[in-house]
Amino acid sequence: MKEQIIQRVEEALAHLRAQGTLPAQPCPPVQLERTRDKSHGDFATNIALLLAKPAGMKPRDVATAIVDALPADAAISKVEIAGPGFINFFQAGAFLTDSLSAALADEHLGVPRAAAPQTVVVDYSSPNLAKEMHVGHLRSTIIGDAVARTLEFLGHTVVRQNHVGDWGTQFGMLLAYLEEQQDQAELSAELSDLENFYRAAKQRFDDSPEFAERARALVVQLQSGDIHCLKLWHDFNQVSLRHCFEVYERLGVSLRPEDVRGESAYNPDLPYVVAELDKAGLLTESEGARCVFLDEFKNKDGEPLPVIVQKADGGYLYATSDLAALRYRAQKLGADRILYFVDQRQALHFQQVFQVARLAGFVTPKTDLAHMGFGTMNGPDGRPFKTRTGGTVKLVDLLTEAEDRALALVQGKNPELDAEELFNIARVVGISAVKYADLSKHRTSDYIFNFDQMLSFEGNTAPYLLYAYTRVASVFRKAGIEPATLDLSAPLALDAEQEVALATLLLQFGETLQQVAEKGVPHLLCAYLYNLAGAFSSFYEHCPILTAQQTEVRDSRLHLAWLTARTLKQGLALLGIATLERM
RNA sequence: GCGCCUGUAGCUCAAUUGGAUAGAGCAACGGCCUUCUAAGCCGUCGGUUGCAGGUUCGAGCCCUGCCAGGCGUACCA
Repeated sequence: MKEQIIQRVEEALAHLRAQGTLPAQPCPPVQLERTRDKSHGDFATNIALLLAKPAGMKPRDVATAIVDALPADAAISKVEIAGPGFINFFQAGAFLTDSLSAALADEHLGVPRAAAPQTVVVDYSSPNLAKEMHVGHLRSTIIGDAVARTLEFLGHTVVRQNHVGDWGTQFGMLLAYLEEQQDQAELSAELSDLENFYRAAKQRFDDSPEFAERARALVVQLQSGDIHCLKLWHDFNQVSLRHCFEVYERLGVSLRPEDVRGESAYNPDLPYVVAELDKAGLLTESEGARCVFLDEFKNKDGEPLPVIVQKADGGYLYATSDLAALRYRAQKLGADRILYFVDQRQALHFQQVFQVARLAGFVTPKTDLAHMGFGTMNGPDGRPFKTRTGGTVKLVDLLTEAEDRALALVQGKNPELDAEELFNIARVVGISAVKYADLSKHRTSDYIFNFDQMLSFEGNTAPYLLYAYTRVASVFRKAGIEPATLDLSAPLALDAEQEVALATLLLQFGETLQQVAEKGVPHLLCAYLYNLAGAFSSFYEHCPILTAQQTEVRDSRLHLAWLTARTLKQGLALLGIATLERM
């Protein structure tokens, strides 16, 4: 619809240019927006305001000229000029009902697939395997997952990359400790809680010089490919990854083992990366380290800031492995676009790495590289989320608390449910509340984590959306109607304002997903679903479905309800959130 | 020091990237259940968008200068 109106306006502009009413120079692209206020129609463009000055005309005169030159279109019922010179478009009722029927009959809910599908590499989650996943990993994991799912739904090829931290000096310490533990039973018990294991290893490292020495030796052995070391390292990582996948499983995150490609995978590439930088003439030696200096970045003394790719002792850094990863993703994975869902604090790092990768030719000039940074999750005091004693909060503990709180709430509201269903509902409500609370905030801003708020049934929360979905499910259950048996070709009748509002919103699913995919901001999808659920609740209160007088009205409303349910379910699925038939 | 980000209702968050009267939820107050789940709906109240200038038809958004906070800034990731 949007494209169609833009097309018509372009035609009018071309006509006016040919006529000499408007100057022949190219004009800015026509922007068409959904209006916030229904009295301004369904769509509005400000093009007349933009063209007034170059044309030497009053904005409203330009608008009038455009409207007069506008070709007829059955989808547009009315065009008005308003305010300083906005052109408002009202869509025809028939267009609305036709589009709805098309969406109803479409598995894909009327959402068009990308005309030019891309291969998009999405780098997300990427925990450090030396420790257990903590709350700091939540945002990357679920935001990245939601965007990956959305891109896939829109027809792109998504390659997930879980760039886990499985390499580095802290592994020497862990392996030394692993090696020391003779008692297998005790070992597996300790490994079941990686956080304790890490702490214990760190303790040994700090207390015993011999242990520290052994740890450092193991790092060297590991890097030189010692078999014994590699086995210890591999075993440790397997245990740690198992922890990660338990969390992914609970969270409903779509990452699979084959998506894991950790830092160590790029180890063999690192010397070549440095060699290629050298060949490209980008390398400078400074204070013993090999660096790339970029003019646009300065350090604290106003001197050029280096991107260090090889330390004075010969070791490599995370910039090096990120460069290797970029090269691999662009060249081996054939990425058109690479998205990094990594903490906002690494913004400078990514700017540098992207710049170096371009200069070195690791990626093509048109490879779209984007750091999708995000803010921090804070506690009630506005400071980074910590336990009462100041420690980091393990992700599993957070999820367990969410489920426990959800269980208490659901039990209170609906005590007659049997235990199995009760637990299932509590699980879905608890997990989705945590995920949704995060996803519904703008990616780049910090936010305050609050259990009571996210588990509330009021406002922009997961429980509210889940409840809206169960209301639709309940209608069909009550009526004994199997949605699959609905005659989707039956005509729709939209009379009540709540019906029109709901229908209009239902048709905006695709454009919402488009924006989520472009900007990597799932909160727009959340806002959309919240509006949709609200529009449905309003419709539900004001427009009786099953008890409607005429069968045409009843059928029409059932269709609206059915498309609402499917859209809610699909939208939540793209956020990685399951739905419930009852709660 | 330099760079990046943030500052919106008492609280938690939005605002279609420069559009029309800055919107939701919570909290407060008031209505609506013999009728599809009231875990809901409808309404009232609440604002000098940190401050001061500027740009233009039009600024929460862009520019300049302040104020307050956060983060980053050479061998950790």
